[in-house]
Amino acid sequence: MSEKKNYRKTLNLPKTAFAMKANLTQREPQIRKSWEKQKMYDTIRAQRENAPKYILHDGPPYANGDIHMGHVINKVLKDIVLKYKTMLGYDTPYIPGWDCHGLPIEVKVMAELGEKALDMDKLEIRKRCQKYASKYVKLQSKQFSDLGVFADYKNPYLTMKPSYERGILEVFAELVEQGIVYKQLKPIHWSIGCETALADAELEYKDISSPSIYVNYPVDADTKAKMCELGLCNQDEENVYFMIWTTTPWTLVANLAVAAHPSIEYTSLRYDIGGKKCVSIVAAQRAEAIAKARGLEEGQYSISDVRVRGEELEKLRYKHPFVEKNPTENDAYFVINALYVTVEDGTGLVHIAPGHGSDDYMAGQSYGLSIYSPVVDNGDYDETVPEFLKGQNVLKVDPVVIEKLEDLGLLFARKDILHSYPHCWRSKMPVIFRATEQWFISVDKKVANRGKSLRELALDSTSDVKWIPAWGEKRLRGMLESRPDWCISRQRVWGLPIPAFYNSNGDTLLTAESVRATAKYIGEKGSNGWFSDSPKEILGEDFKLPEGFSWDDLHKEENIFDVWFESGCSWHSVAKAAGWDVPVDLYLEGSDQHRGWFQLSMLPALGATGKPPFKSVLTHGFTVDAKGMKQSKSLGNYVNAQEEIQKYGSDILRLWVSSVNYQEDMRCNDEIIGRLQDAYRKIRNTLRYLFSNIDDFDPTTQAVATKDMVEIDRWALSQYKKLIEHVLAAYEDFAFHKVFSLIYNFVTVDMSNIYMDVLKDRLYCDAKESQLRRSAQTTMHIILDGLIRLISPILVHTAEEAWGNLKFKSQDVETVHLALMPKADSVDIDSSNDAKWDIILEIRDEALRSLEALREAKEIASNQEAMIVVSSNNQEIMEALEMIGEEQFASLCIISEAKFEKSDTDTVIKASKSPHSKCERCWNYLPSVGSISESPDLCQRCADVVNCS
RNA sequence: GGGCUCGUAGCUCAGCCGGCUAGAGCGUUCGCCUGAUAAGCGAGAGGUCGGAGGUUCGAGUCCUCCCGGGCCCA
Repeated sequence: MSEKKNYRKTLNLPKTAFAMKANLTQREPQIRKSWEKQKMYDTIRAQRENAPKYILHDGPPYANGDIHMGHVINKVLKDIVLKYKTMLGYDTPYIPGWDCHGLPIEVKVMAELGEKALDMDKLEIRKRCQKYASKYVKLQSKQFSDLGVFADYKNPYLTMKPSYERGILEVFAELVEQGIVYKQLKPIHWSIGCETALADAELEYKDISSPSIYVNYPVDADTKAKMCELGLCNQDEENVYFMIWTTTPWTLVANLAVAAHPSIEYTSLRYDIGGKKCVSIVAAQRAEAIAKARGLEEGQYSISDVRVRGEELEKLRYKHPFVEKNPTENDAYFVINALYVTVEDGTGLVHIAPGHGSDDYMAGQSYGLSIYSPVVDNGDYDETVPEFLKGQNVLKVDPVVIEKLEDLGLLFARKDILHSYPHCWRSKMPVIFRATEQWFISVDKKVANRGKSLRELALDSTSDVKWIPAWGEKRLRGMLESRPDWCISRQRVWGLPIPAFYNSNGDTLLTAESVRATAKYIGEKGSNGWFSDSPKEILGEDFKLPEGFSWDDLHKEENIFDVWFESGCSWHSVAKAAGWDVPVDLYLEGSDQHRGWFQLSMLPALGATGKPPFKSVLTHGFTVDAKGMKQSKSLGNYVNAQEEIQKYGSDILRLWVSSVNYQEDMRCNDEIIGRLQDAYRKIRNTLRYLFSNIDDFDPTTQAVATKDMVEIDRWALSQYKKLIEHVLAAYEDFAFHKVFSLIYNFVTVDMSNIYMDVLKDRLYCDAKESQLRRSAQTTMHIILDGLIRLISPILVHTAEEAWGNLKFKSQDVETVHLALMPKADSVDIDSSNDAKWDIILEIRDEALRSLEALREAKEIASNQEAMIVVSSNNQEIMEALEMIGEEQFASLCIISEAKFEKSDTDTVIKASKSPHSKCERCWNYLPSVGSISESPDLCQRCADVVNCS
């Protein structure tokens, strides 16, 4: 046997500098460094200087801690949107923001200071807070930038910057002018641990055990007479009570009324306590359950047949169980009617303490009750309470109250119940309701120059906004319909002061003019000045004080703004200030911001401008663990974003973000993210293959016109054209997981499984300069150039690397992120042959199956050892096959030969081992092998190639 | 407890207005190739569409209830 010749070097084997191994953790930082060097954000902005703007206004994350998966999702989604819009030709400024004021930072700083804090004044503490916030702004900037997110990191917006603060006050001045800002005593959530009012967002609900007690309130003589008339008791019965139920015994001292539902039926429950015969009025539906609560057996109690509606009880009076004298200025201790009373639990008679409950407050308001709250900041009772309670702390006093009631013989029953109760997010202590003086923005008062309340304006305008997903509108409306007035004051130091002044009479100076004067001052000096300078310095000497105020008798408000009000003004402080059109195009945040930033930006904007601040609002969900459960550090199912980024690289994290449907919960753990490496490798290898086979190709001189192409190249272009259409549509819909799956499927199926595999013979074995090979290269070049651009908003680093490797680019731009997206109609191909190709690919599938059978039978190893005969009576099939011909069909199946035969039976595909010899160069088994005398081991094509070169 | 929302193969997703034996890719199993090689190709297995009722000739798709998540609130 003659020795086999090595024809390897006569082939056009792939060659490229685009490495197979991504090495993302090393390569990405280099790419980012070069972006930084070229000031890529500024460069892109400059290139789009005169282009129409697309404004995505950043919501400010809190300047505290490392970034987590929530940040990754949020920032990557934003970056995908902006990179995509940039590639449509828009100018896309992106000013990143941070929420810098507020309790978490203050608490952290105070903890770090420890005892030292006691000797420091507010200003010193504030400076520490500022330093703390700045540190995390810097850290998070770096971490966002490391994700490949382009932004104006050098000029971020910080809610603690004087210019930003001025903006807040400008909006506030507007709201003051519209008459919707007011100050009032009102029960609010109060943190005893932090001695401050808390926002709804600062509450955490936890299950705790509380005493649940049934208490008898004795009726007075007049009431008893009335109740005898109603048939609820008899004259000779001495112990007649209204029975209430509560889980907060400490609030009983502040009780001012008992509420009954006007249409619920009440009756009398009779029983003995230690031989004392008692009659308690309760809701009829609850009577039996109440008796059981004391453990009374059948026969130990009786329920009257008499039924009296709650409205009949209105104004009936009782005696407070242990408060001798009404401590308030207004009448108290009588039955009122309230619609929120239920018979789900309790007695159907509700203890009302207007200073310590939201419902209580509202019910009390309509009956002229005082707002009595005998509790000081640290949770101790004040001097107005009975002796046995004075100085006690409300969180510890429940047993004392219960014991007292027991002594008085007024405690009917007690047990402990487990219920969900609000806690302070910082101190973790239970929160109480307590009435204090607070500043509010009214949602129900008419905004002066608009004739409608903020609530009405907001509800009217939700339909002007595009909500993505659409249910966001319903959700927000629900919240708007039920939200109370916005309590905007906090008793803390790290924040923007509420710019009010008082004289010694307690009169308040807060006008649009005074706020604007303060805004001007703070815009120059920053809010620290509020704590150091005098009212005169702040308002300015020229400021005309209203009547009743004088410079000598003026002191400053100590409360600061709720941070939500600060961030809620960013549309003014940032967007307006930057000269952008407001409403801006897009707000994009987690769905928790329906209640937070979206709503709380809408309200100030509507009050000040009459319009919502955004045209569209896109929300995403949250990460959950592999089982769909909430992630938390304590449960051990927490995914550390920094670790993942360091392990896999940013492009993998970005690819993961793009792969999931962010509108729902996103399951996430290391394994799920790690799996994206496979997808990444497939995409990368596809790019590499394309690169490696066009290395010798110059499209400017060697391109083949579409009409002269091989049919399968036209098929590839047609698939590519559809890809562009679908991908761009998906980007336009913000459906990035569709972008991902479209591209991934195109890469794996159309490219890798079919096209690139089929092409090998042509690319490797045909003559280097042959039109057949150039046809393939023309196609590959077009697809490569476009594919890089289509994927670039997601794989920002890899696309940039690939773009840099592209010798002949469709566009002369310094970064792929400045290139324009490919356009489907620029691909010169029509889809007229698509239907035929569907048939051809079906036949191919069947052919491959029959080849698999041949391989299983050990008749062949490689498909090239085989040939196939397709016989059919189906004209459609035969026409499709004829379109590409036998030779191309063979190459499509990567077999040596194919034959088509018309028959009178159904389609039959017969695979068999080729009778011919193997060409040692292209490894096909062809009749021509052996027939060429000078190259007996080659086929005709290979002999021609080898001998001509 | 309330509002909004989700629940289709191991994973990530399709499945429009109800209509063939519920699809794709990945992963997995088995096999092939060794001229994309820490690559590539092929074939196979995998789902009582969260559960139970109901409407319908027909339901993953519509309705009711239940179970289990998530966000927000109480």
